[in-house]
Amino acid sequence: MTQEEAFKNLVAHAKEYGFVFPSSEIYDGLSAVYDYGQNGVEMKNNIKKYWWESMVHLNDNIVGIDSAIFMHPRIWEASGHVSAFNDPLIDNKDSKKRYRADVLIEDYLAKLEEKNNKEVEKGRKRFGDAFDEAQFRATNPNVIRNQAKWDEVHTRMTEALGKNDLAELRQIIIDCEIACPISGTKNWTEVRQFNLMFSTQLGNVDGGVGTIYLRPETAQGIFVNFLNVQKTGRMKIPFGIAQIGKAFRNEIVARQFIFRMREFEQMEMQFFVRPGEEMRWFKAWKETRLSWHKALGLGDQKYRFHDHEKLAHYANAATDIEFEFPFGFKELEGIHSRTDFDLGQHQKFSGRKIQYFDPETGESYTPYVIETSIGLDRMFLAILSAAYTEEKLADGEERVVLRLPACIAPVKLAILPLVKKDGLPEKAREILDMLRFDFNCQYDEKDSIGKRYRRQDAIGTPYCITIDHDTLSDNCVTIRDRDTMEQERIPISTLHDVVSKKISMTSVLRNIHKVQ
RNA sequence: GCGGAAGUAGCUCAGUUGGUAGAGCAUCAGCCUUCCAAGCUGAGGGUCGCGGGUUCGAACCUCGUCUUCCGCUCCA
Repeated sequence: MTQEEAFKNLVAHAKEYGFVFPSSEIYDGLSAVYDYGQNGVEMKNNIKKYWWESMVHLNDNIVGIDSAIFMHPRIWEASGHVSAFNDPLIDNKDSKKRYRADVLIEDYLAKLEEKNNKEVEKGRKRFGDAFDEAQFRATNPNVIRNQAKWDEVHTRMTEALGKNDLAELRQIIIDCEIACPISGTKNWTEVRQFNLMFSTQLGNVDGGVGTIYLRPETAQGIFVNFLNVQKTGRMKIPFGIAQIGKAFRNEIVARQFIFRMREFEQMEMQFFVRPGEEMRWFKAWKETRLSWHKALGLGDQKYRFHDHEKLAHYANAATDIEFEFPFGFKELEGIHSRTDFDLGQHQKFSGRKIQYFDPETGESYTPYVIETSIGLDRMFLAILSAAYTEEKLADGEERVVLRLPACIAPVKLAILPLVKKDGLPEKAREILDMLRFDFNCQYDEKDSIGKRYRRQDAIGTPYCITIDHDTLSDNCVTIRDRDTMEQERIPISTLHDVVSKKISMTSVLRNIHKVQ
């Protein structure tokens, strides 16, 4: 089976067993938007819990927040998102290449300038020392014509960009007969504004028209609350602020199932440190985050670091933790050293002093930031794809099993009466009522026991409990292990403790946080 | 976004030159009572992705559109 087929099977399985559904399916769907189903939401909540416990509850100096998706529009000016992601784009239909319309026009203007410079050079050679460049430029007909054209186009472009007039930008390209550098043709598409951020309207913000954006990252909600949290939480540097929440990016191409979506969920922690100490913390967090991933037991060889060579405008170091998805190694988590860029920008744009007084050094400074940012949906896909197994059993039968980490599995326990008579269902329900307060349980009495085991395998339920005729007399049940398919007979009285131990998230967390 | 391919029941797919929409699995009800799926009986479930056009008649031909997959492109 090819990787491609395996991935298709995984996607089909995710839908068939209630993990992930295409959004708005009965209306033909909505491109690259997905809903989490009855099992998906349980699993996603468990992943969040695993992260939150590890980040917030097991670190003295990290606290959480939950900031709003709507934020003041100037935040995105300060962060650089408005200027960095607002480009008019145009495609050449023959070469299939995409360009920024304003860059194409600027290149054209540069060519005009170059032409004139060549004329000037010719003139200089001709007239020698007597050459007066200003005079030459003012009188040479070629130069005058080019300069006039330059002025005209430049003015049109500046106006068009100012008014966001996309049709005019295209018209300039047509009028100037600008050709694609690759295909050499002038077969252009319309100009489209491509803004990474989704905008909407909110009353009247800042005396303006009230255009606000859906946040393209959750990080800014942390930065703008830096002072609030630091002061009310009496936080001392180094300390971190963590947040889980939705973010939105209008990606040109959103694909690969839930790997790249336009609406997605991030789990981010911004760690504030003394300037100059950021590299030490950057390295420390790289290691901490990698062990957090590995502790789930999906296979250490599935992870690797990928250091960035080209850095974003705010970073002085950056790395990705990549995971081997069915379609190759791809970014799962980003760890960035964001310097004091964000806090500094917000200080500048808000006019508020965003400084930390360090009692140890007696100095005030803008803290540096180490960011750890993980895509929750990607984490979900990573776990699901690593867990999905099609295996052949000894008797030649096939089974599909999700070998999910027990603490992540949506259903922890299936409670199954061997037959649905002779008082077994009643006994099973009694056990269900005892355990359901602590574990997400599923009760099933339909079909043969083997069939029910397979159903639970397909959604990754780590343990099944079977109530048989002997149970009524000896008060014991069999507990069946999803991965080994082995069974063990244990007293009902010990059930709670045994299950609790087997599915515990605590034991996984203890491996990472050895001190506790 | 461009190019290619695809879309028929929850899933996997048949469906002849255009002539009343099918199977297996799954689901539900009943029977059977079994510790690793596929025993028996019955039932429900489809405007053939959606919308035009051609035709006496369209799942099939045609145009458009939406969605998905693949390749390119994009991805602070």
